[in-house]
This record gives sequence, C-alpha cells and structure tokens, in this order.
Amino acid sequence: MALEHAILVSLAERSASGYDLARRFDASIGHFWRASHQQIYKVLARMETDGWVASQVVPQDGRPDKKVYAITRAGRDELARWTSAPTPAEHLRSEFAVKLRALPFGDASAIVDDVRARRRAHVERLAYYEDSAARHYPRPDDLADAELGGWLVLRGGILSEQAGIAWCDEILQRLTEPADR
Amino acid sequence: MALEHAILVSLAERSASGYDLARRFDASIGHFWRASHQQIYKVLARMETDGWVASQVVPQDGRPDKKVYAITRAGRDELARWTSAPTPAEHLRSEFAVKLRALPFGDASAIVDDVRARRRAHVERLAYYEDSAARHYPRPDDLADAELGGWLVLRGGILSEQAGIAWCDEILQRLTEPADR
DNA sequence: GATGACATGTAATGAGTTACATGATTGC
DNA sequence: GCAATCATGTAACTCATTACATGTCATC
Repeated sequence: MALEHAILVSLAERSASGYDLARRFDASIGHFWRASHQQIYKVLARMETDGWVASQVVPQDGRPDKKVYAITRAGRDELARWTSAPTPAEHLRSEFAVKLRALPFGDASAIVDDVRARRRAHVERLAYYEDSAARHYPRPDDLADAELGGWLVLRGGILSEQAGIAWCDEILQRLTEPADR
Repeated sequence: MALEHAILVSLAERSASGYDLARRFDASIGHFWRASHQQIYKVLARMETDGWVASQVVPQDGRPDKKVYAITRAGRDELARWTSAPTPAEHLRSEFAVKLRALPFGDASAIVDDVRARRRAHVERLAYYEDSAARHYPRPDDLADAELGGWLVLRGGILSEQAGIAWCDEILQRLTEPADR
C-alpha cells in the first residue's frame, strides 16, 4: 500500500491534521494519489498504533480542536526503507480504453462526446500543472535537492497530460473525419 | 465497475470460458484492465444471474470440461447503455510519483535503479504494442469499423509508453548528471 | 515421477467508496 | 435562517488480491 507512504511523505514535508492532509490530497499530491478524508483518518489511526506518526491535540479558538500528526523516527525509517525497495510494476487501468474497444457494439457519437470531455479535462490539468511549475519552480535549471522530487513529479504530470491530449486528437481525427480517407 | 464491461466486450468479440478470458486479460485487454482468474470467475457468476451472459458446459476430450460463456441480448443492451454514459474521470494513481516526492527523505541511488527498471519495462511494453500493431493492423489507414477500437487502444498504449520513457529520461538526466549544472 | 498447461472455484483479507453522523463558527 | 468551512469520525458495502483447494492430461 502506498497511501501510508504518501502520508509519510506529506508529513515529512510538514506536520498536519487529517483534515489538512485531506486538503493536500485534494490539491498537489492527490493528482498522483487520491484519498478521501475517511480513508486518511482510518490509515492515520493505524499508522499511529504502528508508531510511524504521533499526534498532539491542538486547541484553536473559533474552531474545533485539531489533532496534528507528526512523522516519528520510525516513520522516517519506514519511508527510507520503502524508497530503497523496488516499486512494483504499475499497470494501466483505463475504463476509457475498454470503452474504445467497445466501439463496434456501442454508441459511437456518445463515445466521441466522451473523448471531447476527456480532452478538455486533460487540457485543464495540463494548464494547472504548467501553472504550478511556473509558480513553484520558476528556475527549473537551478533546483534545490528538496525541490527536485516535486518538480519531477510535475514534469511527469505534464508529459502524461500531453500524451493524453495527443491520444484524444488521434481518436477524434479517426472518429470524426472518416469521409476523408 | 468496468470489469463487467471489459468481459462483455471480450465476449461480444468471441464467446469464451473463464479460463480463456483470464488468458485474454493476461494478453491483449489486460494491458488496460487487469483481472485475475479468481475475480473473473466470480464476476462471471454474478453476470450470469443478472442475465448478461449465458453459459454452456462443453465436454472436451483429453481435457477437463469447460463452461463457455456467451453474451446475451441483455448483455449487449447493457454494453450499449454503458458506452452511451459518460466515463467517470480517471485519476492517475502512481506509487512511483509518491516515491519521487520522497527523494529528499530516501535513498536516491535506489530510486535511480528503480527509474532504470521502470524505463526498461516501458521500452518492453512499447515494443510489444508496436509489434502488436504491426501484426494485427498492417494497414492502419484502411481499418474496418470492427478494428478501429482495438487500433486506437494500441495507439493509446504506445503514446503512454513513449511518455513514460521520456519521463524516465528526464529523471535520469536530473539524478545522474547533477555535476554538469 | 515431475512439471506444466488446462480448468474451476472458495476463503480470508485488505483497500477503497458511499452514506451517515455530529457539532462549532463564519459570512450572506 | 442557510450555506460553507472547519474538524473528526463510524458503518456498510464493493472491489481486488493472496492464499488455498482440487483434479485431468500431456510431455520430458
């Protein structure tokens, strides 16, 4: 499971409550590893019994108390151990690919609409990543060690969205201009 | 859930036993939607009670009997219905991205090894897809309707592997030649 | 006699989603 | 008064993986 490790990375960067983590997962990290707040609370509880994180209740005024989690020594050890183990192979899992393959048995015009929507989503995320890159890493040739990982992850997102857009364009060309061939 | 629909597509192309489906998922379709034989048998059973598929036991000589599943009228209807509904947004889920982000807290040289292994896997899959494309679709400008979906899926695989390789190359350049900057 | 392909499953566990539950404060 | 944000959870359920279970036949 990598959710635990995603949380460890996030807490290693900065301590946070479950609620804070859920928001981070909605924003930056979550583009590469989704998690709901329910799941985060559950995993945090297990991680605390494992000794990877420690919590401290922080009273706030005008707002509910919050439980701030910090990574422990054991958590840092686990994170280091995890990075030195090979990542298991990741397989694509694309409902969209299955749907393309269903073309001869389905509604081609609805699928075309779907491709268009998908392309828009790719374009949006690409813009978000490029904006993020420009704001957080204005000088990519001159990155500190602590920034390198975040930059490379964003680059991966950018390359992946560009590939996604190129794919949609190929599909649309095939599905919307059959008369030209 | 799309496993049901992946199975429906596969059965729409050709009737098969659970065992046959498991092998297809290991080969072609499985590059975009993995499934184990255990899961396939379970889902097939549910799909049969739902009336989407019907099975017939076929005795064989020299081999165990097999249960051959065929898609039903209701299954085809469901497949058509599914293609006309929009595909829910797909989010990346990359343990590898999390690991990159863990760079400042982990073992950089082990991560470099991991990137190299990952690059090799991408190169291998790319070769597989290109070979598949050349063998099954030798004339891509002149595809029958029934072939188009399969071809487009392969193109998606090819574009995605190429993007993966480009990403690995960027990462390796950053992590192995820092002295040049 | 061992290994591997063929063939179909069950059981236990873990991962993840959806729905539900509660309660304070801030701004419209 | 109502919705939104802050804050933390539980319960039920579905999805997926891992381990286990059984048995035939063909080939080395």
